[in-house]
Amino acid sequence: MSVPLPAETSTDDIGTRLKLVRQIFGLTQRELARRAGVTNGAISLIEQNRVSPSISSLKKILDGIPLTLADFFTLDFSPSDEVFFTAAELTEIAYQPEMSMRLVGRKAKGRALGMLRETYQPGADTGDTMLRHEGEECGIIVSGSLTVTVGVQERVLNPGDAYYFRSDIPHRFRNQGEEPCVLISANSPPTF
Amino acid sequence: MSVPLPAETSTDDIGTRLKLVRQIFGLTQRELARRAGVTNGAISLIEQNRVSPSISSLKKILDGIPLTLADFFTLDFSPSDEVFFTAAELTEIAYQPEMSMRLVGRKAKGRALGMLRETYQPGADTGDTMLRHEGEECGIIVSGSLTVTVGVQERVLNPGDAYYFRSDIPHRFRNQGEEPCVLISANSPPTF
DNA sequence: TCCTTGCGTTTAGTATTTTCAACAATTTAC
DNA sequence: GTAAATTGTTGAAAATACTAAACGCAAGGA
Repeated sequence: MSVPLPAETSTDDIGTRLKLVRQIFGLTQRELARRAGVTNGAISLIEQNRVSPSISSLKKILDGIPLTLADFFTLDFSPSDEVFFTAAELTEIAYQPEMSMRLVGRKAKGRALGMLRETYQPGADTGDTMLRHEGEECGIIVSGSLTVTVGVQERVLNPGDAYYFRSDIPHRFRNQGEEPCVLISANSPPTF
Repeated sequence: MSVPLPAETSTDDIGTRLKLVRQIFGLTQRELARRAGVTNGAISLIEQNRVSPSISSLKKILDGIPLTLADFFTLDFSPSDEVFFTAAELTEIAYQPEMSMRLVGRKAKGRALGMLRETYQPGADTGDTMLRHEGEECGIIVSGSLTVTVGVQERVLNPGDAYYFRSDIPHRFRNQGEEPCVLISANSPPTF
């Protein structure tokens, strides 16, 4: 993984936009072509902006992701700056000598979150068919380290580090370290 | 005017969707073609769903309206049932013997509106280059009658009748009666 | 090293869309 | 009423998009 950070895509740069979306969902041109029922060559040409696809083709392709035309033109796929936070970037919201509440991402912007304590043994992996579901998702590493992939971004998170992202962006968790990893995670709407 | 009520358009019925949008903005195929720099034949074929336009063509066409691709696929152009209300359909929210407050459209759904008293002399007309601006707009007829056109819909409103619509849908007011028309109107965000 | 596999790209041919021009139907003007 | 103008539609030619197959390249595995 570890794709270079993509720039913002304008509405009329369909090629870059499609490529970005495809990469975010972890698909190759051939795999997407297979799902969509078009040829990989067509996708290649579109992504290079050497042709302007017909609506019917574009729709077929997006159906393979899947993504609606409206979402394709509406959504902002540029990675948010606020996906990752270092331990130092967490907001202390209630400090007492025996306890500390540190909030991920400045302020809880009216989000209703359920919270979990998870343990990943060394080698544990949610798999490379990346997870994807409704809602938002948030977590903080307690001990050990965890490799987290969110769309095109990937980071190894260490104790105190955290993540926050929309769950409909494909994501994956792996413990590539040698000790168990404990993290506190939260999701919305609460699924557990 | 007085176009038959169009049905809801699905995302993949591009033809009907384009036709509806074009009619809402009061353009002929030829006029839109001229603005967009395509031929009228192309628009005709697209509207009949006999071809699936390329993104570049569709974008050129929408630029002639103008409308973004995102808006085209996102916006719900089907006329809301809640555009027009008869006097009897207004919601009485605070009745006292000496005063009555009647609300247009069930409930104020968190909308911030500015309000005006307008008078249209007989023959007055906001013109057929239809008005279009951000925000929402609302009004109620006090005396006289007023012909109001909103997108594809047109109605002659009499005292007590009212309207409520999004201001980015083209609209027009005309007094085709023989006495002055007084109405109370409101808009958001307040522009006066 | 060699072979295999999988990636994005390219090319030539086919399929589709778009233009251009003419058409029929309706409206506007005289 | 007729003529002129305007509307949406259509057919053949030109332009463009899509397919199928091959290419070059890089990464693993014997």
